[in-house]
Amino acid sequence: MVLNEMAENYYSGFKKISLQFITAEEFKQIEKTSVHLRFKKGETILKQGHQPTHIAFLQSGIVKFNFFSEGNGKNTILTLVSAPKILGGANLFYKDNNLFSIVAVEDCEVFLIESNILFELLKKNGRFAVALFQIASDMFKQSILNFISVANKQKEGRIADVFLYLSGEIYFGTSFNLSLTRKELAEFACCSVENVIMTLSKWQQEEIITISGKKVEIKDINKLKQISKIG
Amino acid sequence: MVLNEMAENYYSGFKKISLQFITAEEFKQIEKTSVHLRFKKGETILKQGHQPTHIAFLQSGIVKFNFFSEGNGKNTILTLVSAPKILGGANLFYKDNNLFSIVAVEDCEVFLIESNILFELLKKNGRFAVALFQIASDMFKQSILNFISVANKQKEGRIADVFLYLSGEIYFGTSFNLSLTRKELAEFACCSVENVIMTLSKWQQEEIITISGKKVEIKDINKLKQISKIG
DNA sequence: CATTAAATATTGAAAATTCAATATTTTTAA
DNA sequence: TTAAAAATATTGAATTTTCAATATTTAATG
Repeated sequence: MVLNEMAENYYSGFKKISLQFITAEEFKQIEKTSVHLRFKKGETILKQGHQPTHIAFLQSGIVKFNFFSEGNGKNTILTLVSAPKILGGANLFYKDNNLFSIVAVEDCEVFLIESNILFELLKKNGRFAVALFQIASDMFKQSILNFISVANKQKEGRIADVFLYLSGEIYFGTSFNLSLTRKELAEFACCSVENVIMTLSKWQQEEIITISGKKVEIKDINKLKQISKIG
Repeated sequence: MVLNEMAENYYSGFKKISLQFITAEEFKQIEKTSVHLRFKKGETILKQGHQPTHIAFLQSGIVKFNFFSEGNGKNTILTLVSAPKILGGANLFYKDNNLFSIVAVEDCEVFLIESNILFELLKKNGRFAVALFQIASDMFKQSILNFISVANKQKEGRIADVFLYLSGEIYFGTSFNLSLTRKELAEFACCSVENVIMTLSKWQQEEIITISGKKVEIKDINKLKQISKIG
């Protein structure tokens, strides 16, 4: 099966990275205590507020980093991540409870690795630790860049940034099947659903994008970049 | 001198942490290649876009993590940090250029440690690496919490969050000499200067705070917390 | 396959925020 | 010490954004 082959590749990507730093014996230790799980669209992989007992390695699929605010019941999407990637942000760094949830926005394959097993290996092997932290920190970088976008730009620039991110970092192309709802796009761009819908309608009229249902095609990416720049 | 004594304590704090993981010999190696510098209010310690050649350890003073946007010339303050703390966020994790600048908002004493020396030690010593990464990741957490505040709350809630943070994490009390200008408060709360000024005037009338020049006293911190909660 | 729920879409009013203009006070630098 | 610059403060108009109401389309569920 194609999917399993891909999963194998992704997994071997993680294995490959790991084996540069730890022994095959040590990697087997990780494998032995890891669980291979599938999550359906919408399911929560790691939950905000829970104890960080596991580190997740995303083999296939797309996930969102979702923060839920008790105060007003609103969600904020900090960033999106597509496989293959180690999902360390929420708990690789902190001893505290998970800052946010990690939720599948498409069907996902995930390896859940026991934190304490991995941490013991990291403590024994500084090179492995440094490498893994550097990989994981990429997601922080993305969250911060999204913060900057939200802080400095108004809705149209922010939505442009979301679509540029989707095109460049998630779907790797200008045509894709959007796995986010308009509500989720709004939670990512930090604006109302109406803003997203109106902006997309406007862009369609201006022939910047074509969008029908979930099918998106970015027709004029330079114009999107310009909108992002203006803010 | 009192200042030097304090600096000595802060420094020995870092030394103390380090010596739990590395040898005295190895720490001497850090010391040997480190520079002890003083920065005046407003001076840049590490600059956005530069190569991350040094890791900074803040011995005394307060710094801001400042992001400058080319597009519109605006600054955003990601978070504030007070001594003693390792300022790893900008470059402890990334090989890339510094994501943001670190700027003194009060006179500071800083140890600049050569990245490659420290990294060699981290690679040799996984326990040290894990410990240092966990300490440094605190600043990411704060940036993300600030993001959440900006994304979900409106100006009054955000400004309340800024003052709660200043009181709880920077000045450790309800009376303090504010080292930020109104413009900087606005850059931290991601709103206009007018919003900050009007909100502070309003709070003064409502006897939530007393503010004259730089002298701030929070009279009713519970009300501030309530404003923060409402958003 | 029918019913319900959820998602998408549009509109105008209401609210929040920024912008522009201007004045006063404080700080900085010559 | 004084002139210039920066910071603080206030106000109303203009703009942006959200909220509320409502309709249509699509997806989910028994």
